Amino acid sequence: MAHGKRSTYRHGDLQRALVSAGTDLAREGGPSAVVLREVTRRAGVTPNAAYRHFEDKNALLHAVSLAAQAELARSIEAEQAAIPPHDDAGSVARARLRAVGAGYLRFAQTQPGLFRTAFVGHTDLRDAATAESAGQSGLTPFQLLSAALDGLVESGVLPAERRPGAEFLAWSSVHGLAMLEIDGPLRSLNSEQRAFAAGRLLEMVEKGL
Amino acid sequence: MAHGKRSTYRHGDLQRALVSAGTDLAREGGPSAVVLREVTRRAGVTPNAAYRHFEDKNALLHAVSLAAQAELARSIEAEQAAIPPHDDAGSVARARLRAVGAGYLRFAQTQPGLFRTAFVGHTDLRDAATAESAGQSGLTPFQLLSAALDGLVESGVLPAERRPGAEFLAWSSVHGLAMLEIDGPLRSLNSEQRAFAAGRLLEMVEKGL
DNA sequence: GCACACTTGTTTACAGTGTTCACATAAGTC
DNA sequence: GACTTATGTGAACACTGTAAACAAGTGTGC
Repeated sequence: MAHGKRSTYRHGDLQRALVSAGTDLAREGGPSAVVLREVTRRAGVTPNAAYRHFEDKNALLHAVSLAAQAELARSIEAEQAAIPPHDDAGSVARARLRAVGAGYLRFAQTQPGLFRTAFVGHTDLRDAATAESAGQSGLTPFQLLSAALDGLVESGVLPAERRPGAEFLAWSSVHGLAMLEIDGPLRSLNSEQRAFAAGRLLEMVEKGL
Repeated sequence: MAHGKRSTYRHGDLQRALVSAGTDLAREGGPSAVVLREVTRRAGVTPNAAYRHFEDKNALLHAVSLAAQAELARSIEAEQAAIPPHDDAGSVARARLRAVGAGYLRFAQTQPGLFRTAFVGHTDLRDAATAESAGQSGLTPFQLLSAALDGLVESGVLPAERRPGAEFLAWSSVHGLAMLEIDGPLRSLNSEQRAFAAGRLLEMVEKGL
C-alpha cells in the first residue's frame, strides 16, 4: 500500500490508507510498532495529515485494533468452514465451538503482532459488536463464539441454565492460553506441544462449561 | 522513595532505587508509564546513570516486571494463608488451588498496572522459576500453582495421569479472565459480576481439568 | 462564473523520549 | 599516595507525538 509520490494534492482515501499502513506495521511488530510518523510516511503524507482523520495516535491505533479483530474473525470463519458435514447436530455444534477456539489460537500463533494489537487499550464490549471488527460473515469474534454456544444449547448438548456467561468462561480460557503462548511463559513451546495444550484446553472447556 | 537531593556523589543503592521507582510508576500507569527518564528523576539521578545498572530501558522494565510477579506471588500467598483449617485433605487441596486463582484475580483487580507489567515483553519460563519473582514463601506464582496441583494429586482428587500440563490449563483460564477484566471487553463488570465469573471459572477448571 | 467557506494537506516548532560519547568524581587496591 | 575501576554527570543526536499557522484544492450560493 506504499502510495509513494502522488500527483494530486489530495490523497483520495487517506483514512483507509492510514489504517492499512498501521495494520501492516502491527502485523510485523505488534501495537508498539504502529507509530504515527511511520504510518504517515508509508502513506506518503506528512505526519500531521493524520490529525484530519484521527483525533489521536490512540484513535488511529484503535482503528487498527478493530481491523485486527476483523482478521481474527476471518481466521475463525475459515476454521469453521473446514468442518466436515455430520449427521448428528450435537457433534456439529461441538465442532463449531472447537473451531472458534482453534481459529483463535491459530491466529494468535500465525499473526502474533496483529493478535496483540487486537486486544490493546480500551477495547470495549461495544467494539465486540461493531461492524468494523466483523469478518466475512458480518460477525465479530465475540459474536461467533456466542453463536457457537447458542448452537450447543439448541442441539441439547449444553443445558440452558448453564448458558448465561458461558462466553466469558470459554473466551477467558482460550484467550489466556493464546496470551501465555505469545509473549508469556509458554512461548518456548513447539507447535506439537501447542497443539496438545490446545486440545486439552478445549476439552476442559467442553467438560467444565 | 523520592531520594531528592543526596549529599554523596554516589547514590549507594541505585539499582534497587531504580527498580523501586519503576515499580511505583508501573503501579500507577502500567508498563508504558515506566519511562527511563522519569525513573531516574525520581531516584534523584541523571538519566544516563541508569545505564550503569541496566543495559537497556527494556532490561530495567524486565526487572520491574519480576518485582511485579513477586507482588503477585504475595497476593496468592495471602489468599492461601486465609484458608480455614479442615479435616479432609482433599478439601484443603481444593481450597489451596482455588486460593491461587482467587489471589491471582484479586491482584489483577486491585493492582491492574502492576499486573500488566508482570506479563510484559519477554517473560520466559526461566523467569517463572527465578528468585526475583518469588514471594514470601520463596515460590513464584507459577510454582505456587504447581504446588497446589501437586497437592491435588497427592490427596487423590486429581488422577495422576491428568497432572502433566495441568498448570497451563489452569493458568490460561485464570490469566485470560484477568486480562479480559482489566483492559478487555469485561472491563465494565462490577465486583459482584466479577466474583460470579471467578467462581464459575474456577468451578470449570476443577471439573474439566 | 465566481467569491467565499470548508476540507485536507504542509510547514514550522516544541517538549519529551532512549541512547551514545566524552568527561568527572568517588572508592578500592598495590 | 598513585592507579585502576566503578559510578555518576553533561552535552548531543535522532527519534517521537502534537500544536499553530499557512496553503492548496473542492464545493456551494448567488
